[in-house]
Amino acid sequence: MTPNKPKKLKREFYTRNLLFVARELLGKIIVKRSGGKILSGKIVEVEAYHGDYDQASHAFKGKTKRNEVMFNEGGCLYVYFTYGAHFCANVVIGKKGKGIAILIRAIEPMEGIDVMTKNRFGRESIQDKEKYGLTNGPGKLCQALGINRVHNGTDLTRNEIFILDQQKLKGKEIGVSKRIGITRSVNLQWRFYIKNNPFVSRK
DNA sequence: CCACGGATTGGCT
DNA sequence: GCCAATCCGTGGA
Repeated sequence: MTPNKPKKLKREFYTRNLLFVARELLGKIIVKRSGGKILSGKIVEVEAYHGDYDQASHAFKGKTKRNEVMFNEGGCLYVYFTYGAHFCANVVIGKKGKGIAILIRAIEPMEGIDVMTKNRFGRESIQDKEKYGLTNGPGKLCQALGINRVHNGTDLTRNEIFILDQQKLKGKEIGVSKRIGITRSVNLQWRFYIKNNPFVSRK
């Protein structure tokens, strides 16, 4: 029996409970079409952000020009610019108007590693010690995939950027911790990662 | 109008 | 491990 070809995740995947979806995104494959080429990688680390009681969320203070995409129906991409240098990509979750999203913090490169290398380091070749630095952080993976402000609001049920379904991971394969780099609501254990994967940004 | 600071990164001590 | 770089959205005067 041949395995089924992986299918693109549909709207219904994204409109469910935040923390269920955050765990289920681990191991799934994010794909971006770049010209004629396919860039893809396995999602290995995410963080959940809620709109209502989570003070670390961009949506906590309500809708603004910057965060308005977070209030869309689940299944689109929220891309923001930070520290004057980096883009970060989030998957919008839940029903329209909620302001809920999941930050993709790290991926393991699969297809198009040559293009990702060029995007990250400006050259074709890569040294062994640079291998994990390709996509082991939220700003790094956006640079590798060529995700920037023009992709803010991209519908993930279409064909430019999407996520392929994969088998759900077992609970014991998933690590849980506090979120990284925030100063409010610091105690929520809303970071999820694949244990022992070398592309995870931190222990 | 202006000051503040951030869901980061990379380079230097 | 520490810290500067660098943009710009946001909020207060």
